[in-house]
Amino acid sequence: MPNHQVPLDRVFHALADPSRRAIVERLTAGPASVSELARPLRMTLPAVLQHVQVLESSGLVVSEKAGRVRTCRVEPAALRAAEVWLTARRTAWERRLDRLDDVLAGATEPTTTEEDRP
Amino acid sequence: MPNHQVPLDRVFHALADPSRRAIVERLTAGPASVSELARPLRMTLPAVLQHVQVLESSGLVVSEKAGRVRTCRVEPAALRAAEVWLTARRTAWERRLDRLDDVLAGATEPTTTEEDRP
DNA sequence: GAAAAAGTTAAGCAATCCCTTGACTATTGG
DNA sequence: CCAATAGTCAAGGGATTGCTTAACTTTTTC
Repeated sequence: MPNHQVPLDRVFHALADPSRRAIVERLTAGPASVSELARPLRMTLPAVLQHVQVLESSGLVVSEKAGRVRTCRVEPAALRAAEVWLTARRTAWERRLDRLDDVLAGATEPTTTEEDRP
Repeated sequence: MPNHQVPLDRVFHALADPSRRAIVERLTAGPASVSELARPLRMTLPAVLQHVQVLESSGLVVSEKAGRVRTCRVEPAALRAAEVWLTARRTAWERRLDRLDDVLAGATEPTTTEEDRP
């Protein structure tokens, strides 16, 4: 069982805040400066900067400064890492349901049970 | 405008904790009692119960008590809600890149690339 | 019916989160 | 130059988290 859990904590934590999700949504439409990100966000600039830093530390966003303006853009790899985890859970759940259906359909003949209970 | 953004906060927050993700992973393999969930988790039972409550409040998990044992199972709808949000962001980003490619490819001859600019 | 098993409740505590204010640094435009 | 713009740093405060211990209830089992 591969454990790429290191960044997942930060990615999900970053996405748990509505302001940060709003920032990500805005950035999927194209890069933006910190002030542009701040404008619709009813909070001070340092607060927005902190959100951007959380997003950067999660890998969801990268930014670079040119002159006096910092331009942020979304980094879809982290987005996809979270997506992959969710899809894996959902498909595992669906596969289990399928197996359950099989068992119920062929309930007359139980196959080798896979439960591990010593 | 659909307003299912209310639970997204809770869903992502719930998934931001590795113990809770471990619980979800275990539950995708089938229902389990609180004690079963607690066994691999190196923390006390009340702590696990609190995690289960967080997962329930996010809609990711449902549980019911029969006798003295509470049986938990995963509720894939919430899982899918998070998946949907992530997929929407990623595809929005990809579509934007495609448009950008078009613009760059047809840079010599501005064809009908601009749709929304009167 | 006493004791074990499974869970629940309450309180408390250290760490972290989200946001603010205030001061401060660069960069740019006139 | 000088002042507006864009961002940054530092400190702090109130709320929330993630755990713990201790006491308790409700089943089940012997």
